[in-house]
Amino acid sequence: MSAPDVRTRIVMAAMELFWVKGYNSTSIADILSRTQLNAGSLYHVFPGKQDVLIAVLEAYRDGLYENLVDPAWEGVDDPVERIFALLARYRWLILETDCTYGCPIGSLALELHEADPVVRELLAVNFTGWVGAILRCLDDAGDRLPPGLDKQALAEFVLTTMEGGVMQARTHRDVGYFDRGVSALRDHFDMLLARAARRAQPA
Amino acid sequence: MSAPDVRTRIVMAAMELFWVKGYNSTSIADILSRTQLNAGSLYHVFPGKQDVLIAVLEAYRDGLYENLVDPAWEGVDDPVERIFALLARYRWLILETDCTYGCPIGSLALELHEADPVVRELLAVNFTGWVGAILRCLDDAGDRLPPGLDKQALAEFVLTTMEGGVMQARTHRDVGYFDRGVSALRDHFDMLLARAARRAQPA
DNA sequence: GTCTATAAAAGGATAGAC
DNA sequence: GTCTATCCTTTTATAGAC
Repeated sequence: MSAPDVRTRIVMAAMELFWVKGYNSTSIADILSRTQLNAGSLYHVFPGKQDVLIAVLEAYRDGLYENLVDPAWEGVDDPVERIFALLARYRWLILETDCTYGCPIGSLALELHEADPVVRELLAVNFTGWVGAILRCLDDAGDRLPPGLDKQALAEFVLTTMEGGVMQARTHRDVGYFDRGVSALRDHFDMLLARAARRAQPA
Repeated sequence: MSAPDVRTRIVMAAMELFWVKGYNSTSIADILSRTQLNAGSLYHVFPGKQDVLIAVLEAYRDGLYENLVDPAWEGVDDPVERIFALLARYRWLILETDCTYGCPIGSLALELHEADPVVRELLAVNFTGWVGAILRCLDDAGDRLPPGLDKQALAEFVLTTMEGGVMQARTHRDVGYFDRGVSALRDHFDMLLARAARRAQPA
C-alpha cells in the first residue's frame, strides 16, 4: 500500500470539495490547499479545472460498487431488501452530515447548467450505473414482481425516490422527508408484491 | 398596465438567469446587461447579489398559484387528475426547453451548498407551498384514497417524482425518464385507489 | 516534476458627480 | 435615482527557474 500519487490525491480532494461546496464554489486554490500541492503539480497532471471534474466523475463511476453498493448490500441477500438497504445507506449519510447531505452526482447534475457534453455524459453514466444496480435486484426478485412490470421504470423510480428525498431532507434539514419518501416507495413495492402474489395464487 | 419598476425588472431578469445559468454562474453584469440598467440602480435597490436571490425566491413563493398551479389546473376538476395535470405542465416545460429544463427551486437547492439561513428557509417554503397544492388535491379526493393514508408523505412523494424525473430527463436529455417516473406514480395512485375501493365495497 | 511569482480576466461592490 | 469609473478580491491559468 504505497502513498497515493499526485493525480489520485487531487481527485480525492476534489471529490470531497465538489461534494461539500459544489463545483463552482471550489477553487483550484482550495484543492491545492487541501492536497498541499502547488499549482505547477496540478496543471502538470490536468489541463484545467474541468478535467479534474471529469476525473472525479470517472472515479464515482468506477467506484460505484466498491464504495457504495457492496458495503450497503453486505449481509443482505434478499433482492428487494437490498434496494432498501441502499436507501438506508443514504439515510445514514444524511444523519452523518446533520441533514446537509447531497448526492454528489445529483448536485452536480443540477448545478452545472451548461455542462460540456463529456461532463453531462459522465453524469448520465453515473445515474445509469446506479439504476443498473437496482435493476439487478429487480431481476433477481423474479416473479415476486408482477409480470409485465416495467423494471427499468421502477429502477429509475428508486433513484428518483432517493434524489427527491435527499433534496427535501437537505433543504428542510429534516431526515423525515427522506424517511417518508422511502416509506412511500415501500408501500409501492408492497402493493406490487401483493398484486403478483394474488395473480400467482388466485384462491 | 404601467411599465414594471426597476426592482421588478431586476427580479424578473434574475429569475430567468438563475434558472438558465444558475446562481453562481450569473453575474451582476449579466443582470445589468439584460435589464439595461446600471450598477448604481441595482445597488440602490438591493444591498447585494444575495438579496436579489432572496427577492427571486419570494417571487416564486408568491407566484406559485398564479404562474404555475392555476394554469395547470385550468379545466381540470378531478383532484387526482389535477396532480397529474401539474406534472404534465412540467413535461411541457421539459419539451419546451429541449430537455434542458430544471426546476428552479430544486436546482438552487442543490447548487447552494452553504446557503444563508434566510435563503434556505425560502427554498424550503417554496417546496412546502408546492407540496401544499398537492395536499389540497389529496384532501379533495376524500375517501377515494385509503383511510389512514399519510397524505403529507404522499404529497411529498409527488414532489419527489417531479424533481427526480426532471433531474434524470435533463441529465439524459430524454423526456422518457420523466414519463416513466410519472407512470410509476400513476401506478402508485391506481393501486391506492383500488385498495380503497376494495375496502369500501367488499363484495 | 515541483517551486514561486505573476499574468490576465472576471466578479462583487463602491464612490462621487449629476 | 441614475451615471461612469474604478477599487479590491478572487480565480484560472501560465512562465520560467530549479
